[in-house]
Amino acid sequence: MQVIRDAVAAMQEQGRLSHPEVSPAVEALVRDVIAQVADKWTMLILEALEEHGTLRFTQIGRIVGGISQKMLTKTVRQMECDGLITRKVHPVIPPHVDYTQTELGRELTAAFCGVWVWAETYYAQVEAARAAFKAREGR
Amino acid sequence: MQVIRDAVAAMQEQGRLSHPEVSPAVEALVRDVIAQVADKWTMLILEALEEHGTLRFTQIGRIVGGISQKMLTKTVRQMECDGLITRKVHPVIPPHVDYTQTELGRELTAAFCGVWVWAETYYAQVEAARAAFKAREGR
DNA sequence: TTCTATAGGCACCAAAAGGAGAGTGTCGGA
DNA sequence: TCCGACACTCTCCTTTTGGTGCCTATAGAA
Repeated sequence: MQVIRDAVAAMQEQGRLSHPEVSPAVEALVRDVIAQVADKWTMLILEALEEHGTLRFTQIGRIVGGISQKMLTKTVRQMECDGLITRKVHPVIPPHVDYTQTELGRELTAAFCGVWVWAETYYAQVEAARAAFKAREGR
Repeated sequence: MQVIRDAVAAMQEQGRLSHPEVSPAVEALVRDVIAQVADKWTMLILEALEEHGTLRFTQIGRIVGGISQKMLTKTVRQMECDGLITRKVHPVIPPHVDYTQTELGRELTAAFCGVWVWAETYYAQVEAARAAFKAREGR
């Protein structure tokens, strides 16, 4: 993440941002936001919430699968910080915490949906391209 | 990346993939493909090619900004492998290599466009959410 | 003659990501 | 009475990521 910030800073200095029509500050933020949300766990968690509605901590972990507690905690914190989800703590024992998509989160899920569709549409072509590449480079 | 493959394998065993209607193998591939293409440099390079058309190695580096030669090489290789771009080597000295988006790459760029638009539309809200979060957690 | 541009490869090293496992506090069940 | 559930946090350790600098070949410029 720091790398991106540095890169953006360098680009601002040198005045060669790719969208000269928008302000450099906006570009920087957009890149930063994209770098955050493009995270693989973020997308998987967002999708889990989209499909199942409000979920609890361990439910998300089970649905997403293969995520460690540490990463799950870290990712949901980041998502809460970015306003993609809300975190509701019920002060009972044992603890009970609910996670829900915000409107912002739903919009992002919808936007990212195009990439899911792309992947589902073209994964076979990607596979074929990989096989062809391997064959080319192999010999 | 290996993590994802492991996670997918674990999920296949336990039969709790999020899209039961599609085959587990397809799901695995889709996740794998998304994990690859959601890479930040991939997206920036794709965007550079979308805006400027065919580019040479160092041109991409300059336009993207802040990327090391090593990462640039690695990323374009991966993209070529996945069939997102074509790499044309002109056997001259000094070397001359052209990179161009394939149809697959253009489709992905278009799909990812939604996320760019989302970021440009809502970055201010994300900023606000972050500030609010910081204020909440600060005290 | 020496320098530069081009598109990398290779080796070394620092930093970050991320996994495993233990600890926490309390309540309800066996 | 001891265990497990929940939603974490913390520490230790390994793996991965990514940066830097040095190397290549040769044509043309200075």
